[in-house]
Amino acid sequence: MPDFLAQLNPEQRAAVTLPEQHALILAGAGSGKTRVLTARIAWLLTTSKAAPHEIMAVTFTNKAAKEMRVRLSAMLPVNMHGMWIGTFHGLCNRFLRAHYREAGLPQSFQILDVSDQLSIIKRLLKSFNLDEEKFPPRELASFINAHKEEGCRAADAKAYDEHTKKRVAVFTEYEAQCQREGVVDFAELLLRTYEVLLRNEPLRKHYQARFRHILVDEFQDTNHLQYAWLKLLAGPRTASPETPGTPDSTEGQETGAAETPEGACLFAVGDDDQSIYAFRGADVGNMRDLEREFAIASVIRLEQNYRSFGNILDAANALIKNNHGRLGKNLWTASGAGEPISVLECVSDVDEAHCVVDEARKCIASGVPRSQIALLYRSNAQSRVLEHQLFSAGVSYRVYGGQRFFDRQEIRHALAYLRLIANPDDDTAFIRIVNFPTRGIGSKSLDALKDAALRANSSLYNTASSLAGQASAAVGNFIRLMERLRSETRDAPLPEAIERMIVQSGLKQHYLNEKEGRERLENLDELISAATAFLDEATPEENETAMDDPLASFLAHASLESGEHQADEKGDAVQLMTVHAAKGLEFDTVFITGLEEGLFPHENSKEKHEGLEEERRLMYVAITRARKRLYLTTAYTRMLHGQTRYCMPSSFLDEIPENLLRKSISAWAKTYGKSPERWNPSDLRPGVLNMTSALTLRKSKMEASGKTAAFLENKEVNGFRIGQNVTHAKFGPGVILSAEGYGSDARVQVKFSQSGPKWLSLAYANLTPA
DNA sequence: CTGCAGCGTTTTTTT
DNA sequence: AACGCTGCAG
Repeated sequence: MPDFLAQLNPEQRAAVTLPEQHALILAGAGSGKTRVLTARIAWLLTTSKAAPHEIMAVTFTNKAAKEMRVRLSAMLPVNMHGMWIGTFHGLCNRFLRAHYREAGLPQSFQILDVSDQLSIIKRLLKSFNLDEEKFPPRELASFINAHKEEGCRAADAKAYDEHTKKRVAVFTEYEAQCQREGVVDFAELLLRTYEVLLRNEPLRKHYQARFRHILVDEFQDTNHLQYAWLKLLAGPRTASPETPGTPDSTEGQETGAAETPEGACLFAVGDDDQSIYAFRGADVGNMRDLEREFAIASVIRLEQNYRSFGNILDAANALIKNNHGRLGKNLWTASGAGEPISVLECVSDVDEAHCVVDEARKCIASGVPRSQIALLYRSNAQSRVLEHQLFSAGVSYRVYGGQRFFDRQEIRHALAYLRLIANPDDDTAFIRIVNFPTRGIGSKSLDALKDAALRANSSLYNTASSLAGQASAAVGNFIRLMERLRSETRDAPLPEAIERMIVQSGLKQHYLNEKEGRERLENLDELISAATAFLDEATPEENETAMDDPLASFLAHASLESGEHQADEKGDAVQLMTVHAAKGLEFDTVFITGLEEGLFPHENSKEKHEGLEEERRLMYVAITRARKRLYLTTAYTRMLHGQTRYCMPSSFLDEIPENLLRKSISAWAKTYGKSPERWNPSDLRPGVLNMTSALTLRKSKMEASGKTAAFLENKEVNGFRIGQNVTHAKFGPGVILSAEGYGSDARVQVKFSQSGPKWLSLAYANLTPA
C-alpha cells in the first residue's frame, strides 16, 4: 500500500478508494478533508484510473488550490501540467481565455472588481437619471450579482413593480456596457462559461469527455450557478441542461439511465455545519440536491477529529445540535478531554482586551508560540481595542483581513493605467485615471466627452483620440501620454513597463509630493516586484496565456488573486482575524471575543430564522479552530459606532454544557462589581466611561428574563416604555421606538411626528408622557 | 478645477 | 471613531 493510503483511517481510505462513481464526503472540522481530496487524486493517478489531464479539482480560494498542488506534488512525482486545479473563477477565466471567441469576448478582456462594478453602476444611474438614494449602488450590485448567480440574465429577470423594472433596466444597460468595454465581473466569469458550455455542443462534449473526475472542495459553499456548472461538466447522466434553479422534470428518469461514456465523476467534499457564506449566495441545499440528483447511495462521513481535545469538540457538538435540518455528524477524538473551556466576563471591551492580552502573555510565557495564538472576533471593528492593548503590552501581532494589497488606492490607479494600455475600451479605467494625478480635466470636460462617446457609440478613449483637435488641450495631452505609454511598454519586459508607467503617468511625482505618500510609493515598488514574481512563478493555467500576453494575464492575476499578496508571514506574532477569515485554519490557543447578544450572534442576522443558524455555524467554526485551549470572552459594555452599548452575554454561551466550562469574572468586574457604591471616577479604566451603568446592567440582567438591550419591551424604565406617546418641549409629540442603556444612562429613540426619529438621553431630554 | 468641510454610514467576504 | 462621499467656496 502506498504511503498516502497507509496513513489514512478506515473512513478516509474508504473515501479515497471509492470506485469511479459520484461521491459526497461529509467531512467534519479537522477530519482531514484536504488530505482525502489530495489522496483521492493520487490514488486515481497511481492506479491509472485517470491521467492528469482528465482531472479537475475546484476550490474557492487560491490558498486552498495552492495547498492542494503543494501536497499533491509532495505525495508523488506527478506532472501537474494538464491537470486543472484552481478556483471556480480561476478555471473559468482559463476557459474563457482559451475560448474568448466562442464567448464573444475580446482576447484581452479584463476582470472587473467590486469597486469597478460599483463605479459602472453609478455612471449608469446618472445616465438613467435615477436617484442614488432610491437605488443604492451597492444594492443594485448585489441585485445584479444575485441574478447572475442564479443563472439569470437581465432579459430573464422578473419585475412586477416599477422600482424593480427600473433596476432591471439598469441591469440590462450594465450588461451592454460591460460588453462594450470588454470587461467581465466575477459572476460573469462563471455565467459566461456556463452559457458557452450550455450552447456550444461541440465544446461541451469536448470538456465532458475530457474531464473524467471532478473534485470539489468546500462544496457547502457553492451557489446555484456553480452547482449548475458542475452538473453540466459532469455530463449527460446528470440533470439535463436547464437554467439553474429551474426544476428539472426529466431528471428522475435520466438519473437512473445507463452509464454514458461521457461525463465525469463528481467527488464533492463539504461540511454543512461550516456553511457560513449564505449571505453571498451559497446554498447548503446543494448538498442535499447533489445527494439526490447524482443518486449517491451512501454519504461517507469523516467524524474523527485530529485537531482538538474532547472538551472543545463536545462544546462544538452541543452547540451545533441546536441547528435544524443538518445532515448529521458527531465529531469525536482519540485524544483526551483536555482542559475545560475558559469563559471570562469583563466589564467593557477595553477590560476584555486587557484580560485577553494578559492571558495570551501567560500562554506565551509558558511556551506557546505567538503564531499559535489566535484572537477571533465577529466584525473587523473589534480588532482595534485588541490591537491597542497588544501594542501597549509590546506583544507582536498580525491582523488579517482589512484592505488587500491590490485594493489599495495607489495600486488600483496603477492597475487602471495598465488596463487602459491593454484595452482602450475600458471606460472604467479611463475615468479612474483621466484626471489622476490631476491634470485639469474636470467634470465639465468629462461630461462633454461622455456625451460625444454616447453619440459616437464608442468608448471614451477612442472618442477622445478621434476628437484630437476639438477636445480640450488637457484631454489631448492625456491621450498622447497614453499613446506614448502604450508604445513604450509594448516590448518592454513587464516589470520595466510598469516602472515606466509609474514615472510617466505622474503617479510617482504625485505621491512624492503627498505627506503620507511614502508608504504608497513603497507599495508601487511592491507592484513591480509582484510582476517579477508573477513571471517567475505563474501557475500552470496562467502560464498558458502569460506567454502571448503578459500584461493581460498579470492583470487577470491581480484581479483573481488579490488576497495572496498579504499572506507573507513576518515573524512570530499573535494572529488577529474575523471568524470568517479563520475558517480552514487551526491554532493551539484560541480566544473568541465579543460573545454578546447582538454582536455574536449579530443583530442583523436575527431577523431571519436562518440567520441565527448561520451565526451558530459561525460559532461552530470558531470553536473548532482550537487545538488545545479555548477562551470565550464577553463584556458588559462595548464601544460601537462611537457610542457605549450595553450588552447581554451571547445566547451561544448558554448552549455549551456547564460541565465543559470554567467560568470566571475579570478582576475589574469582581472588585467593583460587588460594591458599586464604592466606585469613583479614578477607579475607572481608560475607555470605560460609565462603569456604574455597566453594573446597573448586571442587576437588570438578573431581573430581566428576555435577552438583548431592548429591556423596555414589557416593563417601564424611569416611567417610560416602548410604544408610549410622549411630548418633547422642542420637537413636539412623538412615540418611543426603542431604548438602550440603564438608569441615568438610558436613552430612547423617539419618532417625532414633525422631525422624524431621534435618540435622546432620558436624563436630559425631559420627556413628558402624552 | 481644486480643495475642504460637513454628513451619513457602519457584518461577515472570495473571486 | 473613522472613512468615504457630496456639496460648496475659492
